[in-house]
Amino acid sequence: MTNKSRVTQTPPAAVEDAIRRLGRNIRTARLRRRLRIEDVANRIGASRFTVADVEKGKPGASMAAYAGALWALGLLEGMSEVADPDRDEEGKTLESARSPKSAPRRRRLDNDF
Amino acid sequence: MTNKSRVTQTPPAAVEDAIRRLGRNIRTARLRRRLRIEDVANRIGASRFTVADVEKGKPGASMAAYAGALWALGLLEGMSEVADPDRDEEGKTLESARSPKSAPRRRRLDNDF
DNA sequence: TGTATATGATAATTCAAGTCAACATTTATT
DNA sequence: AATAAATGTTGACTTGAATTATCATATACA
Repeated sequence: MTNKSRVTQTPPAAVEDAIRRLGRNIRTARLRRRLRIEDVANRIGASRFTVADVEKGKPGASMAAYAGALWALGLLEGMSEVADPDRDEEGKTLESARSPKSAPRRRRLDNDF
Repeated sequence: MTNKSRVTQTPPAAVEDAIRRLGRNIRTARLRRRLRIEDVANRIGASRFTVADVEKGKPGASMAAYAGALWALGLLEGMSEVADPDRDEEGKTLESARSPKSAPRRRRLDNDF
């Protein structure tokens, strides 16, 4: 009922920090390339306000806005490596030689959350 | 007037692909960890539908939803490296030994876009 | 195979993401 | 210092993101 998730409203500090850092990085990359906020906005078909929100690290802004900004700056490749299964050592260790399409059934009361 | 940006509605193919790949990676990481969509959702304070959208690579979903999912899986660090100024060789080359806070002024007609 | 579980799909609802416009402020350059 | 450009700020408006609820389907495991 209470619309808008907790993640967007008040994200965990680590999440908030990570997004802000990404925004700053995008801003730095844009300035280095001597582009205006409006230039980036035009390239991806968004308003300058949205791109400004991205650079501010607004958690609620769409993934497309962030990815679009990265794309406009030629920095999209880096995103594909995030959570790359090949580099997810933790996950590889946990995996037990199969590729299930759904999580295993939990018996009631062993839900750890 | 025409609400919702073009990036979210019909993103460039590269952007769409990158987001979809990220979603798949998140899904893979979750399954490896034997977690349900709902587990991830609970941890970040979102509905299971939102997390499902993230795994589907929905461009319009919030950055917080994506980052939150990564965080819940212990994969957030990778995001901080995206567009890392230290690794942005292209940008470092372009930069000319100063740190401007706004893009340079453009005389009319040299707008290349 | 049976069955409980996980996930997908749909519809209705709510609120903020994204937009535009207008003005204020900061910044770069002459 | 002057000034024109880049960015910030505010407010109003519209649409879709995210929600709940319910039903359907797919999947894992005894």
